[in-house]
Amino acid sequence: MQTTPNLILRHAELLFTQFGVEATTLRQITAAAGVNLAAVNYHFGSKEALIREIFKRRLTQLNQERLAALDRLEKAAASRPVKPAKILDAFFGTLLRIAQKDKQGGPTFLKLLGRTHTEPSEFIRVFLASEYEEVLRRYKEALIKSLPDVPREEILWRFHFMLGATAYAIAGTDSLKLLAHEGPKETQEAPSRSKPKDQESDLMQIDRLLPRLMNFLVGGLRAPLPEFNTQALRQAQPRQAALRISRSVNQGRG
Amino acid sequence: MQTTPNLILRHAELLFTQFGVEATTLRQITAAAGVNLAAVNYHFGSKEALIREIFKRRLTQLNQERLAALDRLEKAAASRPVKPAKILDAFFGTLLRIAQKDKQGGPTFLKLLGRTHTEPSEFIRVFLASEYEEVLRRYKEALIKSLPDVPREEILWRFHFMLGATAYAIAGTDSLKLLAHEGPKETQEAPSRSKPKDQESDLMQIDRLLPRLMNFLVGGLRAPLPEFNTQALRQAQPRQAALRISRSVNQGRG
DNA sequence: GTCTATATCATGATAGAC
DNA sequence: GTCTATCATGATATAGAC
Repeated sequence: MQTTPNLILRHAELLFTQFGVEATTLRQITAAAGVNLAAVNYHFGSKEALIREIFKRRLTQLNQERLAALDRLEKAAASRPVKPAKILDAFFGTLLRIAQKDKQGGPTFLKLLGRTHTEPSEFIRVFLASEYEEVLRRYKEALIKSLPDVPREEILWRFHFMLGATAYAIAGTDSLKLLAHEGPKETQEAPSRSKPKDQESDLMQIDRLLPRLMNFLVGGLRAPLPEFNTQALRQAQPRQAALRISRSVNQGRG
Repeated sequence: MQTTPNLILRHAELLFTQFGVEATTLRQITAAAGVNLAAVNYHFGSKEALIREIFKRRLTQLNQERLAALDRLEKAAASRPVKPAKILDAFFGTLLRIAQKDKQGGPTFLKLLGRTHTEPSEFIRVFLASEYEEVLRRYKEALIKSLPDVPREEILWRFHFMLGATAYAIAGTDSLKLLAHEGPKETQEAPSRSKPKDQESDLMQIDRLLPRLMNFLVGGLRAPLPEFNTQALRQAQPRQAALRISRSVNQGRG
């Protein structure tokens, strides 16, 4: 459908990703979409409302699929706790798979979303907070159940780290490019083996990104706990607890 | 020193962190610093130049300390490879320790830096790229030497993920707060045990952040490799290589 | 070096003809 | 619904008195 609101939504998303929400002007958007300058205010009311609309469309779908995936896992596990790796796949895998499926603008929004997680703008932050509240609560609870011997605070931190690694993995391709370059102008190692049409396709192969990311995240989630946890537990209940923790964290679910 | 340029630098850094670089105006900065509106352009030339100056000050110091730390590690190890965990501590630990030491604005800049890594603004990105080029190259090489059996591409990706987890851990405190909340208005678990003066002090205890982050990062770096790596190697050289890889990744350096 | 005053321009939003 | 024209505002930057 090439209706005006849709044209605006599509091109706004693209420009927001490219230049940032603050820096993108209504004039840029309407020019790119080939519609009149007044159209944004007519159809959406304001720039803010347009922004909200863009995120709402994608996020409600994404988070509903996440909730559905978690429901399926919990149903399949009956009352037993779900494996951490499955929980992570339901949360982060759903994100990447949706972006991959919807070729039209999927990866674009993925990048925008990654950036927006560190957006300082007030209204965006309260909006995202409300949009994420339920999913985060449900997944947090699932992880806590899944790792009963890991202190709750540590789980929250690691969830936080995982969100960061994912957001940045998607948004900040700069550092990856920087890392990949041998140095300025060095041309060793067969410069053009694959088609250089899409600059990022070499590195950002999205079907390989997911397994790469998942292994990293699971490794981080199950890493040994920092010492102050085991120390605190040791003095509370003499020494058995600490062992249980490092086992459950290093080797699997509870 | 309360000189005008310093007043500007300090308050600009603060406001950039709070509202973002794009959204912060020269009027806000000069008003907060108690200097004249024209002072920024007089002392720095333009808003862009002011931004560059702020990042330059902090980043060159940070990255020089990082290089020095790596030099020390490599000298101490003679020609043997350095342990991955030590490399990570030299890179990410130096960042957090600098921020912690410099009470005056250290944590502020830390947050700003975390956000800036996903900044879409063109001139900031090319500036950051040049500023990081040497450190990233040196640390990349160190990690490659440190994990000789891990494919180079995987190391780059994991370095990328680690950068993300760290940047976000610092910048995006929102999701952490969201995760920490039990739900709206629930007040279980002794609401005010420590002084609530600094809203974030409870969660963002920076001395605990470092061990938490380090364990997570090391866990992620040493996680088992995704399957397509071992498969590729298996068909190239029959099966010994795959075992070597998962050992070196799961248990330690090469 | 610091100030006031202002130039110049781009922004988001709106009013009103079609 | 779509257009042109325009408004009010706030941005960066500068000129020139002190």
